Amino acid sequence: MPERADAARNRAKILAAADELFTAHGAADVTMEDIARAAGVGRGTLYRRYPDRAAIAVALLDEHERRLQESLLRGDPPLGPGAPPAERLAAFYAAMVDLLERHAHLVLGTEVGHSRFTTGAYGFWRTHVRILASGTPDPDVLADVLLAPLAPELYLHQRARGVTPERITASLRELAGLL
Amino acid sequence: MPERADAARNRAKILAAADELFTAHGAADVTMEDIARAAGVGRGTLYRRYPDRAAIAVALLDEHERRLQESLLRGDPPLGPGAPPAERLAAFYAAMVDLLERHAHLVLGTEVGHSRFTTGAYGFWRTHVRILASGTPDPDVLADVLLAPLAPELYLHQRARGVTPERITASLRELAGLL
DNA sequence: CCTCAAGTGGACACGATGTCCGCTTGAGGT
DNA sequence: ACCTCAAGCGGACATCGTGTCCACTTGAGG
Repeated sequence: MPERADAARNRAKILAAADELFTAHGAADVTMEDIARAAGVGRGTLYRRYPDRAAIAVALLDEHERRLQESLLRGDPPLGPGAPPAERLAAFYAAMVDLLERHAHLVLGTEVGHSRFTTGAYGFWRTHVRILASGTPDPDVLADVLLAPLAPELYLHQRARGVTPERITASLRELAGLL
Repeated sequence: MPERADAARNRAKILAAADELFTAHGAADVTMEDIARAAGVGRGTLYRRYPDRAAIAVALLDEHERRLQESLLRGDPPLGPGAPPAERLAAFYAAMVDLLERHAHLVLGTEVGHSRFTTGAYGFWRTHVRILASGTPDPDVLADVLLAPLAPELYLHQRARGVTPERITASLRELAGLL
């Protein structure tokens, strides 16, 4: 059965309000009640759909991640198939830095506990990198290692220290080149 | 002026109780009140010394970290000075995996927010790795990148997936060898 | 033994979480 | 157009953890 009209309307209001609040104050400082109030719905309505902040952040990230995933699977090289692994990895890193620069606060919002690793998106990134690293002794573990520098906490810390996205991308390209 | 006798006694009780609770239940599930009760002191006494869980975890980690730091500065090669950078990095990785295997729950306890990067210990590790990486274009940023795979959340996630410490160490050695 | 500052501990106020249940509303059937 | 009823709604509530505050206790030097 399809979603009821009022339910759909409320979901849109919730996501819009959450996006705004996350951007304005950072995900950690926004309470469920803030979101409910800003969206003009009750707490019960909010909890019905999203059990916690992480679920909302995941929903918001969904479309951006999907777009990048699409590019990785079917886009032009070097992001998409066709280029040598090291170049594809470098391109992936650059795209992820771009994503982090625009949405790190959201990614951070998904990180209640260690939930980042259980996200579908993380699984996708790992599968991708594991394939690129298939020439190494233990690609499965190396994939996690190669993804670690993209942790949003680290990214925000580096940015706060005054490191530019360009320098981060360059260092990651360096790393990819070693592969 | 020296610490009063009762104060010293209570600090020891607090650290012992916290260590036990962290090990038994994981740092995240232990409340300040749990610790106070287990230590047989009041909440006020606990807060007087340690403003939050992170401070307690840091205090508990202190001695282990100091020992490794000492080895890095003055120990025998390849951990200490004298060996080629790539080998020293590999040895450092191995030592850190060992530390994580024994105390990851504590390290995780220090991670209230993104506080890990502002710890004195993290600064030490970064300085160490930056020096080892001084042959590269941007050692300052690469140091953060090379330390990222040691994030305790990642380590615990890998272990939970059934990955052995040996495989993790091996992959990190691989990474160090590329340097 | 006396003094007083350091130390103690529990009561308190606050804020966030997640649940529960009576009310409202949309949509399909007649 | 109306009826019905389940899906959806929303706010009150109970619970829990945090951090502060202050009256009381205790240890150590004079």
